[in-house]
Amino acid sequence: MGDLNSHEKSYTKVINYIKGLIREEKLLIGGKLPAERELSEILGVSRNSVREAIRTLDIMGVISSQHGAGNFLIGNFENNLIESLSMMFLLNQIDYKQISQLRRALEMEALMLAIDNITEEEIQVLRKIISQLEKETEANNVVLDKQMHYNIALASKNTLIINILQALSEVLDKFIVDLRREILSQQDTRQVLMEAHTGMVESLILRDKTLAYESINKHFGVIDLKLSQGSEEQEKMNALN
Amino acid sequence: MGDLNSHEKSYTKVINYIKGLIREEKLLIGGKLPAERELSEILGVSRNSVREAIRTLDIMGVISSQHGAGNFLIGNFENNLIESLSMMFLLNQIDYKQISQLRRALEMEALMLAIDNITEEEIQVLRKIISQLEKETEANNVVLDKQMHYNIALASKNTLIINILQALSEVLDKFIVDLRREILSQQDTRQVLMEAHTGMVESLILRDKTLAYESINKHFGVIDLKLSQGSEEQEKMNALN
DNA sequence: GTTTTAGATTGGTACTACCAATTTTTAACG
DNA sequence: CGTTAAAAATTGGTAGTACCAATCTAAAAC
Repeated sequence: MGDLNSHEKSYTKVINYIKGLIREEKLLIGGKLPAERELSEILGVSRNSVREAIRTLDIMGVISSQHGAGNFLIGNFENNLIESLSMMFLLNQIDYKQISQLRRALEMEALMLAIDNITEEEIQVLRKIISQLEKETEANNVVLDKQMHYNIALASKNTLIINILQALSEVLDKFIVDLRREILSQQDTRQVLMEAHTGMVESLILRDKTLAYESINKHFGVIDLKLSQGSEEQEKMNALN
Repeated sequence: MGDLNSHEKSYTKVINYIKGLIREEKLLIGGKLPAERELSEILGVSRNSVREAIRTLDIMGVISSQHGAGNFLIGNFENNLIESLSMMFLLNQIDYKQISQLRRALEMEALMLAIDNITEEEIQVLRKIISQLEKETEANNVVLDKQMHYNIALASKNTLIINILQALSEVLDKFIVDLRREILSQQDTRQVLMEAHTGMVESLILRDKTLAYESINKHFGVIDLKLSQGSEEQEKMNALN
């Protein structure tokens, strides 16, 4: 009767072939894919179709195309997440509030996991950041703030959560720089955030999940409040490229 | 001097153009994109490049290509998430435990948000599911189980979290069907899960976040336990296509 | 042995041609 | 006039060829 799967699109065939190479460990991370012309010949499809497949894997963060050198297997899913989130913004399918809620969920879990998995060295790093944060007055807080959150995420040892949090951080950077600055500049909110941050680190030191829970909620309570005030910052999302 | 941005790849130009159409609301969800040959002419790039761009937007879930009809703007990011997660599995960058932890984070947040946002009708639906779940003995539990989690997610009103949870559910379906069945088949664990489920719904009825917290932890405590026992189910991920 | 240079390899882009699914238009019919 | 059927135009899917540009490899020059 012939091939029932004849409706499989060409570029899908290419992607599946590459997945096969990965599964059979003929292609390892860092490794080079067969040349486009070669794939074209092997699979009996046009180079067009090969390139469409390559491009999607590229965007997904699976491979990296290097002009003149070749296509290489990597594994950077962060850019993909960032692009997807940006698109969701653009299509008005999500807003700050939803992202903030997602972030709270992940920060909460990361902190809980970190309590179980953090090392002494990692705690020392956080202690240093907190003490610097206490000295700072305003500007550089953004950097230190991000460092602290990132280091807590790292201590969770969950790369999936780490990746998503990083992506969220970058998307937020793109769209709400002003809002972030505003939040950090106000004296009263800065105070609460500082307490929350201190509580988070303290919860890691004491392995206290109740304190962790409260600190995260305190942290995002402030942000949610500011979000609902500065409501229509939605406009600023149009700054993306 | 010429064009300093001459290094912008062609397919990027196309994607940016389409983003522009969306931003300027010349292209709405459900709307049809300019034909590929038309885009090719407008932007002065080859149809190849246009198609590479279209394909990536397709994979990202931004557009849907329909042979003979056209390319249409949609907004299904779920497939993209599923594909990305599958790829992460394939590249051994994540494992069940990490996914399970991510899921707990989102289920927790979803439940908390649902407590604030759930309607009476939604509560009735969950009540019905729970009562059915109590009657069932084994097999169909999987369906009801998923329905319950999905309906709680819906009640959160956060589409981002809903999407990710759906994606996680599908990925888990692909890779750990056996494990899921195993968990649900054992009498003792079924008992604990049933208590957890009841607790979750109860927390919604009573608007009790403490009960919510405990119920989610009870729920995933069982799963984590089984995960660490049936440890090397990792193999089964190779069942993907 | 090192540097330079020339060739080969490989991704990036364009153009043309044709197939396949769908839509639109036209024609035929009642 | 309305309905149905057939033909034409539109549009995505695929193939093939050609050439450019970046990189790598190997030969040649020093």
